[in-house]
Amino acid sequence: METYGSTRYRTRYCGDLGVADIGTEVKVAGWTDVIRSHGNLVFIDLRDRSGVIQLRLDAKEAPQFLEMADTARRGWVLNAHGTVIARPEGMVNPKLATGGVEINVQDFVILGQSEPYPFPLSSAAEIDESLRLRYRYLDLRRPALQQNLIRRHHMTQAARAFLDRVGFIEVETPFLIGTTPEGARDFLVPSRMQRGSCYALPQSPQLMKQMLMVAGFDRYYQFARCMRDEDLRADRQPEFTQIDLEMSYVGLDDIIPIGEGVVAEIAKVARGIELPLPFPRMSWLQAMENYGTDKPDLRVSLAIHGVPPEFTETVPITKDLGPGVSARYLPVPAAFGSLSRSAADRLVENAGKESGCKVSWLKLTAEGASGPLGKSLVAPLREHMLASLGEDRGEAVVFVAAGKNWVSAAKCLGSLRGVIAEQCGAVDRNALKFLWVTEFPLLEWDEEQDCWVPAHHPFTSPLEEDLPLLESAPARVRSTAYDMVLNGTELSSGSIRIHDREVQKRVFGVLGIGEEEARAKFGFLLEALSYGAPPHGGMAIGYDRLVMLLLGAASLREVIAFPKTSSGKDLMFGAPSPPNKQQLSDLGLKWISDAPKPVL
RNA sequence: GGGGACGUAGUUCAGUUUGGUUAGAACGCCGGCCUGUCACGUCGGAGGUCGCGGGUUCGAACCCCGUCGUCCCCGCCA
Repeated sequence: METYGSTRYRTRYCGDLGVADIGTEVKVAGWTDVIRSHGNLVFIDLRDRSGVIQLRLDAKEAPQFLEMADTARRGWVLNAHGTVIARPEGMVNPKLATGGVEINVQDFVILGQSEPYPFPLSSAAEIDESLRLRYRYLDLRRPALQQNLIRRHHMTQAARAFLDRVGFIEVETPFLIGTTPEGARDFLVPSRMQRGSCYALPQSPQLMKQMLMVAGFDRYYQFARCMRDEDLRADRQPEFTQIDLEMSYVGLDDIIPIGEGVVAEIAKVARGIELPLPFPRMSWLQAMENYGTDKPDLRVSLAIHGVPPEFTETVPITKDLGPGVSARYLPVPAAFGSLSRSAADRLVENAGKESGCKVSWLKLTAEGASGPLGKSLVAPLREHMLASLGEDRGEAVVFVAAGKNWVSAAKCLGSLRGVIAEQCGAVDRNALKFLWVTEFPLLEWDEEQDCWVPAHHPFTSPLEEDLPLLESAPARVRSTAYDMVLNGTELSSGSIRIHDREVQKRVFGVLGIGEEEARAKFGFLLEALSYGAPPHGGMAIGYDRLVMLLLGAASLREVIAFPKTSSGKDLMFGAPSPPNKQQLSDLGLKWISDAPKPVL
């Protein structure tokens, strides 16, 4: 290794030293890990971000430092100067990268002392997360977390290098923007200079990147921070990072390889693997029909099938569901793990409760059928089910769901599919199954608000061939939206955008956004589209999530330096906190909540 | 907004089912000894508002009510 990192305190990093360095004089600096004192011979494990090296302090050779070494404690900051020597015969530690050598210390200085750690940094023991978050700087000193962030850095560099190579320009966009009526709740920032008005933090740079396309940047990307004021999960933080990108003069087949390329470069660095390209593609319809979700986990081979319409009424659970009733079934071969009667009953009960569908099951063998639905199973349907199972069916359990429409039945079995795979241990934790889901519906019917809402966002272009249906049959209009899915997680979504002012107006129309409202909310967009907008499209890749999945982390908090708790608090900085009186009066705000009072 | 789990030395936990003497263990911490350790060893020591508040009881870590915190899930997140 070069002398990178060489400073007045250090010539080398601890973890980089090896047998090649024997005989050289080095200076290292870092934190003490374990100190093992034998009275007249002291060993100190010194750690920096690169790893650990053993310091050796011998009473015979450097008696003046022995006393100092004796006062040192774990976590203190040391600066040591000495010679790299080979360890004696039989004293090599194969568990340590630097285990063949040690530094015979000739000189050493205590640069800083430390309180005893509030929790062990070395141990693999699981420490209460609130404690870790409160002392995040110590938590981040632990090798596991530090490696996560270092690997994330390399992944980021790989993505940047790739995007640069294929002509993307990195542009930063503002945090203080106006609120746009998108899906999530906005974080608001009250303005001092414009009293009574607020900025909103971006939920994504969506409109800004479209403006950059109108401006002619042609290919833009950014590691964009996004903020959404919604409830959190293990894979959801209030602020997160997207690899946001947008391209001009493109169709789907121009964008998708870029998305695949970025992810492949990142995976190469993260795991040293070559992802097989291109990723498989599947229409939304296929995904829903076969997997009961728009983000199927292809690590699991189970697929959902439709009960042919002519047999639907022979399945007892379809009764009383009215017109449009649809039944679907999920065959689970015995090879997948044998399910007991009670286990099947339990699965069915939960699935029914959550979905509002009628669910039941039967056991299917080459000879016959048993279980709750076994008796009523008509022969042709039985043949149909057996055919869908393939050869190694064994004692297959078949779950059947009936819903008011095929989508609800499919969704019900889709979640059941996930639960069963999990329970049977049929999910290969190391596998990476990417795919694209395309041709999403453009619109969804919102029961609560009694109106059409965009399935993706209101700037998503409909598929050209479905454009004539926009006003007459909105439900049937497919969009150019596409999602990248990894192991059942939505990693990215994107679309070709509307670049035609008239089409945009029509979509707003179907969404119930009148001319005036459109002008008020998106005036600048419509205006921009009237100045020669190129056909454009792009995507945003959920970067924290991608890093988490590629590194095998259990939570986003393991790949983010300073994450928040599930209730949105930062336990180290103590944010959020009540504003003080001066801040409120500057902003022209009055505190009406009776919750935490403003600081005086 | 709803459901679930957890909360006891600095840390990780046991003890709570069935209320009963002085709340234990391991690691860590402090002090002594030790020239080949690397989970060092060894001898000794300190360390507790059982999350908080209230209730039941002769008596509460343990039972009840409330509350706070962390985590997971549903709703929500285009």
